Amino acid sequence: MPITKVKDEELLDRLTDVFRTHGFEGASLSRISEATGLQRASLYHRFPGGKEEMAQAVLERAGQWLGNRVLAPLSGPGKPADRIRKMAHELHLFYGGGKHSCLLDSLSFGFEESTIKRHVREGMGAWVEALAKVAREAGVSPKKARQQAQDAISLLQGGLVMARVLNDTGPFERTLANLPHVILNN
Amino acid sequence: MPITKVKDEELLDRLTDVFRTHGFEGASLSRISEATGLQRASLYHRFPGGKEEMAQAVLERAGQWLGNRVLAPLSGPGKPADRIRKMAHELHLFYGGGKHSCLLDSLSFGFEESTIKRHVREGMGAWVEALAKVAREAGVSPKKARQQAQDAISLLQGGLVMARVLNDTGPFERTLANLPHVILNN
DNA sequence: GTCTATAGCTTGATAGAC
DNA sequence: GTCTATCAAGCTATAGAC
Repeated sequence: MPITKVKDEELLDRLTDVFRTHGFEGASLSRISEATGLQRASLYHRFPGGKEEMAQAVLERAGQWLGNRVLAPLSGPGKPADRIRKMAHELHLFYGGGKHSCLLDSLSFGFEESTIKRHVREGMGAWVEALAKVAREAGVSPKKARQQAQDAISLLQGGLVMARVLNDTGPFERTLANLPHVILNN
Repeated sequence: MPITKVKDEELLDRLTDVFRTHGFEGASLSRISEATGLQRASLYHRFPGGKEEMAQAVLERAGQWLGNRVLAPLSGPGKPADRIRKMAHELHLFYGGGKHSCLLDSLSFGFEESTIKRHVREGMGAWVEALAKVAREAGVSPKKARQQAQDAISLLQGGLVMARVLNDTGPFERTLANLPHVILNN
């Protein structure tokens, strides 16, 4: 037996899957245990803070993905439309072509303010701001840039909801293809 | 003491609130009991099928609202743009200006196929189809009508997600105002 | 680092008095 | 129709062996 039964990366992958499929309250330790192949006690060894810490670790990693694969390319070199197409490709991969739900959706239910909700809010806020910045760089007015960035996020999030409900990833994928137009339209 | 402590309508109102705020798994009987003012046993007297039946009753009522306040006006008399504005007004009321989440979102987590998920799917499907029909009546090509209907639902659902996460109902309300353009654009 | 076993609480659901 | 009291099962979390 190896020192660790499941590597950190794969463990976080599976945790991510459970949380975005079932939400925080629906992600019971039984489901997590089954999905990861680790018993309860082993999970607590890795995450002494329990379920809350697992969710935070998942969000932290998603935040890194957002920074490295979305925000960085968006503020990198290249034509604005190309940067957005690059992001769309990363989103296509991350969301399994629309088959996976977004943590920003699944982990935002319940009204009590928490570290998790703050983390989710920061992620979405940074995303909107990065999109608006690209639009401004492409010559869109600040006000319109902000609105079009919001529209893009709405279309993406709503597209994922539709995919989950209707079992149809078409709208989400079409939104990915239209992102440059939605964000840069002048 | 009146025969019933809480009237059916108000009971369903409060149940709706709990389910769309916390999702199905997060809507514990403790929360439901607190929100409705009824003890567990009283809830089971009204809904012998338990939590599942409560959620179904909530969805059934939401389906009636959808039919009476959204689908009916959409297929009624009047100019297409006016019908859509009428719907937008009803949506504004139903979602508390964006402060309330949508049941189609909150009750669609978890992958196991269920009566609830089927109910949710039918609701969203009928909504998309009704919007596409209005667009076609306004002269939009069938293909474009379908896409613009999907975009409208995506924008609405995503706007509600954004509102919940960012605590900002602006994008949702702006989408409501833009609905005629989104759906009827030729 | 993983496991079995278990503690203690919360869950969904029921029985029976009023 | 509502309530108190209760149940078994599920939950999160912990102790301690290997």
